[in-house]
Amino acid sequence: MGVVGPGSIPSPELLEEFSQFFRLLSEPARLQLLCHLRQGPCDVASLIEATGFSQSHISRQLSQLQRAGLVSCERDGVRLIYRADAELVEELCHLVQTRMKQRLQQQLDQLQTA
Amino acid sequence: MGVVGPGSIPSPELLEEFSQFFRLLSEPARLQLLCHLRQGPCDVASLIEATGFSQSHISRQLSQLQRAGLVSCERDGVRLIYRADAELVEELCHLVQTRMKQRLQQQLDQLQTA
DNA sequence: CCGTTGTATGCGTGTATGGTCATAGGAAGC
DNA sequence: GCTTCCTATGACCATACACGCATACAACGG
Repeated sequence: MGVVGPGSIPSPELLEEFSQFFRLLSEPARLQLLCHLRQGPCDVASLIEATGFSQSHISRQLSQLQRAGLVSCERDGVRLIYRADAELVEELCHLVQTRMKQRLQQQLDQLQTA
Repeated sequence: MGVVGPGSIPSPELLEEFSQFFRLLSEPARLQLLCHLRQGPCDVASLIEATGFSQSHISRQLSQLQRAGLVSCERDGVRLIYRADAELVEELCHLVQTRMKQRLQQQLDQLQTA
């Protein structure tokens, strides 16, 4: 197990890519947008109304998510309809949530033991 | 389309917690520390030497990771031995890596088609 | 074409935080 | 006790970036 060579440490470039990806998810606004889009394709106006953010802000966040391949969009006349591409995000959140539950349960157990 | 109730959108508090967790992983330095610790328990001096960061910086990052339950430490005489608790992080990185490969492959395919 | 509507972007600001230096806290050995 | 080693923390600066305002750009309808 732990006797692994130093080669198993990712290169700085890979670390950078991972961290950039996680950074995308480190902003509540972006997670919120992803959650809304998860429920189905949605136009920008609805996202603005749902989140209360300014149009410019929404636009920027969506373009970041798009560059990362987490959302995509298509035109419907004048409007842009965005769609979440990633069940990946759900898996990630599910993992984190499971982890959080575990930790809270552990803390509960410790309190009850003490 | 996504005829799902609005109830499936996480509460702001939960979104905040998720984002805080991802934020921890959004810093190459912290990911690097986690990767080193993944190879086995390690004292602080080794981490300093391996990463080149200052002692105070290492200390702060480790305490953040510890508060989140991603690492833990025990004393060995004067020194502190840190250990990574999380196979979770590996799963997360594995998911992200898989995703990145998929995207790169897609882009390759598109280039070859065109 | 020209106005209208919807989206992207340049700019400014405030805040959060990565990173360092200096220093304080704390455990082991004399 | 004092000293020495290791770690944590307060003060500080630089930078990144979230967020809004104003505006420029793109696409449709008259």
